[in-house]
Amino acid sequence: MPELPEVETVARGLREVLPGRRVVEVWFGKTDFIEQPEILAEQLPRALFCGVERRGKNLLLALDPGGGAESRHLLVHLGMTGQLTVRHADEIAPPHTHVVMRLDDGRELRYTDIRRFGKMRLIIGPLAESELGELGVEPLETSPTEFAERIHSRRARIKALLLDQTVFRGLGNIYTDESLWRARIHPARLGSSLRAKELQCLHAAVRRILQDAIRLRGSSISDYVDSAGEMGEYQGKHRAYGREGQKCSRCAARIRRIIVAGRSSYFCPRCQRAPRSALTR
DNA sequence: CTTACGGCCTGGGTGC
DNA sequence: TGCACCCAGGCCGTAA
Repeated sequence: MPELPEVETVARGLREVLPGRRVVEVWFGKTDFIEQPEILAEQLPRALFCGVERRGKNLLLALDPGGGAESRHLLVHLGMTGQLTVRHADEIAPPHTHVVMRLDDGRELRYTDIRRFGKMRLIIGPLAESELGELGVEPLETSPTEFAERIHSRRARIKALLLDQTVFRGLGNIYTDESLWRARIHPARLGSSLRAKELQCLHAAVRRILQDAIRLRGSSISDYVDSAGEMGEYQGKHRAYGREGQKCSRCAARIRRIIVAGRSSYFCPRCQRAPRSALTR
């Protein structure tokens, strides 16, 4: 499941190989996850890649506008099972590969997505702030003060707030659970109930977890691979996510799984004390 | 306005 | 062998 560290890893990998490469030919499989695929079919052939950006879990592949033309960006959201890889054209493409852009160096930029929960769209013209919908702040770029304000002003549960892309952008189920475990905060706590010290601790935990995960090139649970097709290594470092019934590495209590904000949430019942509201229901 | 929740999209894995 | 069912993350509609 590509979250911020996985998407960042893909972005860095693509940044190494895409700029300067021209698209020679484009092939489409299923296109129901693409907004206006005819625009991609028209604009991508002959396009020249000139940059790669990440915004939250979104990838933006910048295309060279050429002489005075409007800028173009290929927006890609990997959803749950999306993969964006650059491979030599003579390597057979895996099943569920739905977009193939042949490049001028004999390689291919491929989009593979088993579930097709991903999204792809060509943005023509300058990137307006509203273009990707309302997005929150980058969790690695926010100050402790801003981080605390965005949580403390809300009565929703902390798990829901961390997952909410309009509050912070890029966090998903894995890294919210890992961050909450590290900060010893129960996922059902309300944002407004967190003390200043807890917010400070959570901010530091989020930063540390994301930085470590980026360093290890993300978590490969089922489908995630980077732009070279390689798995990440952070899945071996998980302390809470996916560890139901296993011993907490801090206190040896059994990790539990409950549903919070409609999502599986893994936590240590001893290190992360439940709020009263969660105990009484 | 905020929050909670259910349903939908798809297909691999699991259990009967 | 087959098949119903669960689940994943984001998004949207609805209700309180």
